[in-house]
This record gives sequence, C-alpha cells and structure tokens, in this order.
Amino acid sequence: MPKQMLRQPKPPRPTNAEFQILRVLWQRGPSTVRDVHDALDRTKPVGYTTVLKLLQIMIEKSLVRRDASTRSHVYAATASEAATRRQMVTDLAKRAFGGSTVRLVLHALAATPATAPELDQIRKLLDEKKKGEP
Amino acid sequence: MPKQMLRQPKPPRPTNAEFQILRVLWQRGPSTVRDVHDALDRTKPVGYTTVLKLLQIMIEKSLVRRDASTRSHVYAATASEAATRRQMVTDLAKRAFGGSTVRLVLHALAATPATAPELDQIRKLLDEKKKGEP
DNA sequence: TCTCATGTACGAAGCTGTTCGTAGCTACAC
DNA sequence: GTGTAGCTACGAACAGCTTCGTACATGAGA
Repeated sequence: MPKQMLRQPKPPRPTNAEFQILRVLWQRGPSTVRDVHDALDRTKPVGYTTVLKLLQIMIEKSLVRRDASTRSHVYAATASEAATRRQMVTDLAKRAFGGSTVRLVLHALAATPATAPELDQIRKLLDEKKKGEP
Repeated sequence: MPKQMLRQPKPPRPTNAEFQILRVLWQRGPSTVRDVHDALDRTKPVGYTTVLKLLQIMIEKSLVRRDASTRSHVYAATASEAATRRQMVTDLAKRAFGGSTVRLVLHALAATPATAPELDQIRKLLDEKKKGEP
C-alpha cells in the first residue's frame, strides 16, 4: 500500500516559488528546466538545481507533468492559468471572507482606486452575468 | 545607520493561525489569552500555550498590542479588520494579478456564481465610486 | 573511443510557521 | 502565612518551503 494518498483531482494551490515557475510555463508552453531557469534567472538569480528540485516537487503535487522521453525532460503546467488564479481567489475568499467571493469583490472594489474605463469594464461584465443567469 | 530597518508602518500580512486569532480579537474586542483560547478551542482544539505563543509572536510583528498592567495581559489587534483584509487582497493582486486589484475583481467575478441582488450591490458600489471620483 | 558539457536525482541546511511541554512567578483563598 | 490555580516566558520539536551542493548518468563531438 503506497503511503501517498490517492491522487486528488485538484492540485493544491501553488506556493510562491511554484507560482513563479507556473507563470513561465504558461507563457512559454512546455519547457525544459533550462528554459525555465533562464527565464527566471533574468528577473532574479536562482540556481539551476533549485528550479529542477522545485519542478520535481511540483510533479509530486501534480502541479506539472513531464515528458521524460528526451534527455532534457519537458515540463508543462497541469492546470490553466485561469483555473489556478480562480483557485487562489477562492482560497482567499475562504480564508478571509467566509467563502464569499462576492464579499471579496466588494471589499476589493471599495479599497482600490479604479479608473472610469476599468469601472465600465466591470459593469459590462456584470451585465453579461445578469443576462447569462436570469 | 542601524542595521535594522526602521519599523514599517504596515504590519506584515498575518499567517493563517494569526488571522484566526485576529478574528477573535475583532469580534470580542480586547481580550485575554484565555478569552482567545476559549473562543478558538470551541471550533478546533488548541493548546493554551499555543495561543499565548502566537500572541507573543504577533506582538513582535506588531499585529497586536497588549496591556500588561494586569496579571492577565489584554491583547488588541493593531489593525482594523477592513485594513487587514484590504492588505490581503492587495497581496493576492500583487502575487497573481500583476498588482492590479481590478484584474483580480474581474477574474473573481467571472469565476463565481452570484445572485442578482449581489450583482446589484456591486453595481451600486460602482456607481458610488464613479460619483466619488469623476 | 574518450571526454566533458549537460542532464537528473537526492540529501541537507536554513528559514518560517505551528504546536506544545515545562519552568517559574504571583495573586488570592483559606 | 501558605498552597495552589492560573499566568507568562521560553525552548524545542516538527513540518513545509526554498535553496543549493554533490553525485552520478549520458549523449555528442573530437
């Protein structure tokens, strides 16, 4: 019997360093460790094996999968950027707003400066939602 | 020049356990360790000294202050619930949405089901914002 | 074929967050 | 005055995250 629990359908929310890697994968598509490392290293110096180790951990968490058929394994994010962000928003809503995303939105809006076009954009989205679910 | 940076005016974002304690303090007002412990213990068993230790750490982080004039010290949150939540929203926006709270809102709205009254509430807030900052 | 640049695997250290046990102090009841 | 319940302080254990050094494998070029 494996010690590991049965694979959850939802991968856990990524940590900070993991999220940085995911951003590279979303932007570049399937990439090697070297690809990811070079991209990250430009912003902030980081060791090659650090990125490698992270990616190995992320496999265990099912945050990425990899194609090991070539010498340089190729990694890809398992979840889409949108789904991951949604997960992160949901997490914050659960943690700080009793699970209500709407309450989160209200707080966020009230506390942030926004330009008129931005407000219109939000309004437009509201209209679509209202139309979509009457 | 001191090695230590000058105290930041903004206390850091609370961790999970710290946030649980803050919620009790916001709800009850200034409280003793026992007060906080009893409140938390009802939801999820936790040791008394665990709460004490957390509160001591939170003092170092300036998340709470305390009145030590009585035998049982009395703790109070330094930041308001609204300010703390705003901070947490800002953090998520910075981490996942390039610092744009508006983008966070758009994503959150698009990904969550909302009732018509909730949507109206958001619309109302938008109207107020537009009026307030023309 | 042999070398070495480049790849993966893995252990471990340093840090933070969380939990709790233990020690020691003190006000209050008796 | 003395005992004890209840308080604070503190150290330490454990887990997760992040970083990197080292060991080992291997394919490609001389």
